Amino acid sequence: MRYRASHRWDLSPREAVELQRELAAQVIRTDDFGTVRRVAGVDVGFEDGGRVTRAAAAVLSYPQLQPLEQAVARRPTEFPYIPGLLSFREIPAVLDALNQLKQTPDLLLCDGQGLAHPRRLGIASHLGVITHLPSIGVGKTRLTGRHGTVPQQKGGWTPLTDGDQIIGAVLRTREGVKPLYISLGHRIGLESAIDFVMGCVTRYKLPETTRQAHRLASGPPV
DNA sequence: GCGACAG
DNA sequence: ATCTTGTCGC
Repeated sequence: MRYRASHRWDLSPREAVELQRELAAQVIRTDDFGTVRRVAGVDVGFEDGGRVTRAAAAVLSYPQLQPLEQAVARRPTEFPYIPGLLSFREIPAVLDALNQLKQTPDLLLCDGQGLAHPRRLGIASHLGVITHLPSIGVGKTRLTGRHGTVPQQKGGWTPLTDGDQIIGAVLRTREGVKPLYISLGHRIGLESAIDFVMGCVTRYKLPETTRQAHRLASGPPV
């Protein structure tokens, strides 16, 4: 797939925050997509003590979840990890991986938050706006927001809020394990985001898309 | 000033 | 994320 190129990544943390405020205004928070036949999981891992960033994209058919295509990309790590600015550290490599795909995914599932971010532009939203693709944020832990107890049964969830705003959902993807933090990334509503995540879950806590991407990004050298 | 803090 | 050993439970 090919995305709208030309983006500056050599930004200072301050400039990055400024850019987030601009891009956050471009996020579409409602369903805006056709039939989803291909879902892609995106994840990032590090090598050489963090000096190299390895990004992976795994495309699966939907709803069958059969592997269709995958890509891995490496590039020097240039931006430090700063809570709230994760996308500036990981997206450059992710775009390299996505550009290697022959087929464009209909939906992206990213590790981390989407709307559930201090400035409403977590990595899932940032990546969605840049690629123009519908996206969902799937986080294993919380960045911001509050929530009550999460139902124990698989599929149960409780809203993640920030003041009077609902910024995401804390979803039980599997019984007996810690829930996932789901939030809309771009061109999709929260309800649909939750449905697609559950649609990608089989017998594990993490959706298949994420599991495949994680295996490629952090597994033995590819 | 004191905590919180995706991956 | 990554560095790391054993250990609890299905």
